[in-house]
Amino acid sequence: MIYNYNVELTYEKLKQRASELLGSIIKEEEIPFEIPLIDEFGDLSTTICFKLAKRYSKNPVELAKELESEIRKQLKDDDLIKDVRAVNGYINFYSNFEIFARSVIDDILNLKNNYGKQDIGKGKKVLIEHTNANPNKALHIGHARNTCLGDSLARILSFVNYDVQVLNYVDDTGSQMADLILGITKMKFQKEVSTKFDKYCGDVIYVSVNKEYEKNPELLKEKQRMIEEIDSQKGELARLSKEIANKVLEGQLQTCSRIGAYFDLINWESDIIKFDLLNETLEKLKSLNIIKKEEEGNYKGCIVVKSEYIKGHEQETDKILIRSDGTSTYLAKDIAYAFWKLGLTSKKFKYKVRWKEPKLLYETDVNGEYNDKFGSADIAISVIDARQSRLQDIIKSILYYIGGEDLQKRYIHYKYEVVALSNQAAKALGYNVKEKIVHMSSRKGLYFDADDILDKLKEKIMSVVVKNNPNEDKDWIDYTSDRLAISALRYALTKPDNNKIIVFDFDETLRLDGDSGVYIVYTYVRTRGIIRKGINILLRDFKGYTPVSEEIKLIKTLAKFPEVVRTSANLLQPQFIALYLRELCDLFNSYYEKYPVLNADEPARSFRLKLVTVISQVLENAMNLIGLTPLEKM
RNA sequence: GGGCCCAUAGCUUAGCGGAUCAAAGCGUCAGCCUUCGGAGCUGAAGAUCGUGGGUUCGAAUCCCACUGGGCCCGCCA
Repeated sequence: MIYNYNVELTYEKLKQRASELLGSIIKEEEIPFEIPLIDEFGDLSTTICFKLAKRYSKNPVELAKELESEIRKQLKDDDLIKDVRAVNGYINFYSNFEIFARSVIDDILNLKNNYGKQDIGKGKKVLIEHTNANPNKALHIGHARNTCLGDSLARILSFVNYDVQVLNYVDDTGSQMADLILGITKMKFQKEVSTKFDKYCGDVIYVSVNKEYEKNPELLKEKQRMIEEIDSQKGELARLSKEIANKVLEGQLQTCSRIGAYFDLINWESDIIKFDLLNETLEKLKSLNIIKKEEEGNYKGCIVVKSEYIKGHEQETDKILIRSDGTSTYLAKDIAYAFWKLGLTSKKFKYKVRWKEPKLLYETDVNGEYNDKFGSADIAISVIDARQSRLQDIIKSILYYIGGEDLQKRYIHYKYEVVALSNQAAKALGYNVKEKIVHMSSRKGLYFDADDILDKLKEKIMSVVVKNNPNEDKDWIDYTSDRLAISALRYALTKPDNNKIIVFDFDETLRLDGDSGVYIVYTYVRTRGIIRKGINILLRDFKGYTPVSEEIKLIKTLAKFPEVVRTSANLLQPQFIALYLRELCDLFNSYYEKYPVLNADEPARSFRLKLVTVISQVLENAMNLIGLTPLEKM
C-alpha cells in the first residue's frame, strides 16, 4: 500500500473531532485550539469561551461549564475523545489515550521519512538565495550562519513540497576583486598555492594589500583604474577577475558541501550586465518616474532613486544606481536580479552545468544554453544579514511601485543578525580590546574561517570518539568526528533567534554537552543502540498496557511534530525544529534513565521498543531538516 | 539627526496575549556507573522578566516614553 502523507494525522483527527463536538452547539467560523503544556489540562484545549464571553458579555467560566455538559452528552464509548472538562474558562479535551497512542505510532511507522511532510507549498516555486559571499575569501563563521539558515529553509520548504531552487549570487565585479588582482599582478602573490585558495586570498593577499594601501596610497589610483576595467567586462583583467573569483568560489562551495548545503544555481553578478538585464530594468524604473538623472549637486551625472520613494527611509539620502562614470552599483544589479527572480524581465540567462555530483549544479554562462526552469518564481527569499536592510527595503519599495502589495509580498528579505566575536575570541586572534563583543573584519584579518573552526572542533571531538570506539578504523573515526563537528556547528548557528547577535566563543558556542548538536546526535545514537539490540525481539500487541506519564508525554510530543514543521515552514523559522529536537531529546533521556526497554516485561517491552523506534524516526526526520547527521554510533 | 534590532537567574538563552509559566543549558553545591552507551540523569541554590506609564477579564509577551548596548544611513559591496 502506498501511504499518503496527507492522511489526517492524529492531532488533526483530534482537532476535527473537537470541532465537530463544539460545532454542533456553537456557530463559529474558526475555533482556536492549542496543545496544553501541562498534562493535567488534557491533550487539546480551546480558548473560544473568552472570545464568545466578550461578544455576548457573559462570564467565560460559566460559559465553558455550559459547553462542557453539552459536549459530554455527545461523547460515545469508542470516541477518540474520552472526556471534556471546563477549567477557568478553558475547555480541555482528553483523548482516549490507547486509540491516540496507537494512531500516532502507526502514523510514524507507516510514513517513516515522510512523517511530518505536508503539501503547503504544492505548485509554488520558491527561490532561496543564500551564502552570497564575496569571492575574495574563505567563508567565515558569519557566512556559516547565513548558509545554515538558508540551507535549513531550503530543506524545510522542500519537505512541505515547495518547488525549491537554491541560488548563490556571486559578485565577481566589485572592488574586492581589484584588491586580489592588484596583489597578484603588482605584489607578486601567487595564483597557484598548495593551501586552499579561498583561504589564501582572504588570509594573505587581501589583508596584505589593504595594509599596503596605507603605506602606499598611490596604489588606490591603480585600484580605481582596475575597477573600471573589470566593470567594462572586456579585456584581460576582466578575464583574470572571473578566473580568480571562480577559484575562490570553488573553495567556498567545498565548505558549503562539507556543511551539507548544496545549490542549484550560481548566479554570476557580471552576467547581469552581460545578459543585459540592467537596461531593461532601468527603463522600467524611468517610465515610472522612480529614478532620475541628476543634473546638479553632489550626485551630478548619476542616476538615483529618490529617497521619497523609499518607504521608511524618506529622510535619508537618495541612492545611486548608476555612477557619473556610467558604471552600475551593486544595488542596481540587485534590483535587476530581483526582477529576474520574480519574472519581471524579458531577458534570460544562459546556463552550463558546473558539476553533477553530489547534486546537479548550474551556473550562468554566456556560452551556455537557455533553460526555462530557473527564475520567475512565486516567492523569492534572500538570506541577507540585517546590516543590508536599507538596500533590501529599497528593492521592496520599488517592487511596491511596480506591482503593489501583492508583488512586494513575494520578495522576502530574510534577515538575521551577525555573528560577532567574544572578547576572548578576539584575543585569540591577537586583538586585545576591552569591548565585550568585537565585530569581525575581513580587512583586518579579524575572523574565524568556518573550515578552521570545524577542523579544530573535529579534533576535539575525535579524542572522545577514539576513546569510546577503540575497535573502529581510522576512516570511520574521521567521518564520525567530522559529522559531529558539523552537527554541533549547525545546531549552534541555527537555533538562536534571527534577531539576536551570536557572540562567538569557541568553547561556549560549540559545546559538546548540554544544549548542543552533539547532545542531539548522542540521543539519536542511544535510540539506535536499543533498536539494534532489540532487532530480534518479536513485537507483540500492547493492548491493555498502561503507559507511564513519561510515555504519554513522549507520544504527545511525537504527535506534535507535523504541526511544528508547518509552523516552521509558514513562519520561516528553522529555530522551531531545533527547539523541538531539544524538547524531544530531553524527554527521551529522562525516560531512558528511568525505564528499561529491552529488559521490561511484556507488554511493556513491545510498547517501549515500538516507542523508541518511532522516537528515533522522528528525531531523524527533524535532524535532516536542519542538517544534523543521524549517526548509527559515535 | 533619521531608520532597524536587542535587554528574562552569575553567564548563554527559551517562552512572544492566556491556566501550576517565569523554563533550560553552562557555572556552583549535593547525588547516580552490579543498570539498553555517564557526550547522560536526579536534586539544591539562584530572576520583583532594563525603567516608567498605558491597553486588556488576563502582559515577560501588545502600545507609548525613557535608559543602556549593537547595526545602517558612501559615486563600497
